[in-house]
Amino acid sequence: MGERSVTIRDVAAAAGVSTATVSRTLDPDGSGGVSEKTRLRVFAAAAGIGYRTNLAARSLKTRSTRTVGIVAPELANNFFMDLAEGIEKELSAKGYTLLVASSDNSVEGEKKRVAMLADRMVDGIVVIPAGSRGEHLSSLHTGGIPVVLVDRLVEGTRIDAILSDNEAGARSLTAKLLEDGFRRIVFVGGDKAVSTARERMAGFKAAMKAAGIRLNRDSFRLGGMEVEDGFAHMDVILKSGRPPEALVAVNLLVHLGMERRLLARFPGRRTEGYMPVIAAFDESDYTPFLPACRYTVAQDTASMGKEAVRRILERIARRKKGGNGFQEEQFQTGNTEPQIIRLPVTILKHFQDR
Amino acid sequence: MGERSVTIRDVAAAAGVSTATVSRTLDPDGSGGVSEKTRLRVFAAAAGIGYRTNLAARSLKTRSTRTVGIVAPELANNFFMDLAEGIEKELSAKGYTLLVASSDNSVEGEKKRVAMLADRMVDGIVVIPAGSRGEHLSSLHTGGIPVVLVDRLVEGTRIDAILSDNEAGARSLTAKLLEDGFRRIVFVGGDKAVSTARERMAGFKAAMKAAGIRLNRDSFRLGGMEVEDGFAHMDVILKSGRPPEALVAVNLLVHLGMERRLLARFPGRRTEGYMPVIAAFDESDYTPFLPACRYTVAQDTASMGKEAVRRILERIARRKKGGNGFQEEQFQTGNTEPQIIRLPVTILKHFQDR
DNA sequence: CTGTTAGCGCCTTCAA
DNA sequence: TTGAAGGCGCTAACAG
Repeated sequence: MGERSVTIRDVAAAAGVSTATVSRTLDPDGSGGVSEKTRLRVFAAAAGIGYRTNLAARSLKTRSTRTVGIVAPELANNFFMDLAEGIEKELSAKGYTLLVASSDNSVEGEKKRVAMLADRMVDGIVVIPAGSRGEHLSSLHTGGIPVVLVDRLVEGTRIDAILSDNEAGARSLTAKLLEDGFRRIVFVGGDKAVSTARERMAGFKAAMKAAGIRLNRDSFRLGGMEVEDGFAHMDVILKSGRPPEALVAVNLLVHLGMERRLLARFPGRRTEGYMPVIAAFDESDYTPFLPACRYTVAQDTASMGKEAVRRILERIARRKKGGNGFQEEQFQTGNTEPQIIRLPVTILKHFQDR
Repeated sequence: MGERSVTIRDVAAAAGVSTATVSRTLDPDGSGGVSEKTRLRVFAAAAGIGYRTNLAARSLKTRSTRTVGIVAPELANNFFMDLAEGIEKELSAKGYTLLVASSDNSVEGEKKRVAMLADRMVDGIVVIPAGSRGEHLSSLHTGGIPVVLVDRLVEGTRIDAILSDNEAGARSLTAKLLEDGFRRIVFVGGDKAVSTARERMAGFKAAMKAAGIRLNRDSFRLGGMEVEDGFAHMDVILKSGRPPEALVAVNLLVHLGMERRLLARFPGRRTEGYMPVIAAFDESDYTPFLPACRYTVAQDTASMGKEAVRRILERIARRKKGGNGFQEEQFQTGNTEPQIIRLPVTILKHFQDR
């Protein structure tokens, strides 16, 4: 029905060679074993008749797609999409393409997306975990398709991960506030179930202790990683008797929520009255405009992406070469410590004069 | 090599039916023609042995993937990803999945991405055009795979498009400024090659004329749609003898650049001195914090996404049903006006008191 | 309602 | 270095 598509047979005919030769010539892995002369003939013929490889047919045969998937908690999030963009650039430089999917911030969604990607036979999956558990990832990984975690760790898995050095970041961030003379500093937001939150909290504690400051329950307003959480926390802080001088926000969203609550006090944008100083994780194009923001931790998304791609491609290659690589992979996965890479972060100062 | 996968044959064997029956049972289009009893048997068998459809094989046969692709100029852009997110939700509700690709802001990249999606046999493509020309889109569209444009129009195509009512938006936006008593208003940014820019400019003109205000060359600072462009334009404005009272920014990025330039005047965030009022296209989580921003035009990304999905799915369905739908499609594409949908926008007021 | 069968387009031994 | 041929797993006639 309709127009028949141009196949490898047509190319073979046009070039006066066999389909096998055409296949070898067009092999993306460049298997070689084709004379230069025929190569050229085949390419010319293919171009001449407008041949396009049928990827479905190729995948059916090879069980691979030269594709890696990424599942992010949400698409409309600059940090995640920065990452995705970096990854896609690296990948396409290596002849791979990226499939982007959203887990919609739920482990359930993550499961579904990951399954969908697996069904599509992606060669590997980069996951920015939505939750704190990840059995569904482990099973994939040991079951054959390489997985690498980015940004967050996950309980109960032994999977490679590329992370920021959250603890050191939080330590430096807090240290800056201390240098500036602030003492009553409160850490805001963060679920204990989330590795980044735990690590950042630990960094905060370490810095405070190093400065000889006693921490108590009031030093933390834990719970939540979303905008609303930051808003709610700031609300409580504003209503408390003796508000802190400075605050450390666990991430971009909580930070935004806090600033939003601060802004909500005013009909206009006047900012008289209590105005704390905020030091926050995550830099964006807009943090310079947030009135309370004095310091941010900028994560190196470009390097994270690069590293993630390196790792996943490595695994994919190993898998391919391994021939019957299954047992071998099992072995490796069983005995190798998962590689966890920590990337350094940068503290940025945002000028402000309140 | 390695473990053999579970196929439809295994399911057939386990359920004691033929592969054809299994295939029919599992048909996502629910072709029917299977008794309830066998249905259940097949499902049970499939689940029992952990069967997963091999999508590559299915696609090879059906030439369809239940997938639609979207190509956006960039991933790290809230407006585009808002759209993508909405589209993906609609789509997955209909049993389709979304493939996200980035054209990296170039027509060249757009061509490549679109070709890649076509090679992957996506059933349809949603394009947020990167440039002003789109022959590569037309050829796809008439060649068989449905395309729908979102956000922007493109020259030399007859393709359905879902757009915001840019002209009306710009008119209302400008009218607000006029109501507030501003007279010396300048329109900033916008390439004449880009449909949104042209339409917004037209709306601005219309509103100004309606208010009896004479426009001259100084009423526009055209050129560019990026952050740097906004920055540069604002730079010139600041250095000009008699700066305007209010500005209309053509989009989010130009707006951001303008605010950035304004901010750059100060070591801290003090904002004394000249401070224009800005009315800008595009609302985001952060616009409330931009100091010069008084009004924004919020586009209805949710509806745009919904509409885009409706349209593309419609086309896909028509194509399928059409049997030998090729000529018919040709006919339609040739004779039908492309459907252009304009969605209403909302003007938001951001309080500020400068 | 169900089964038989012939490919979809490609890759990959195996032999030449 | 090249060619011939047998599937990869699934669907869609066509029979029954």
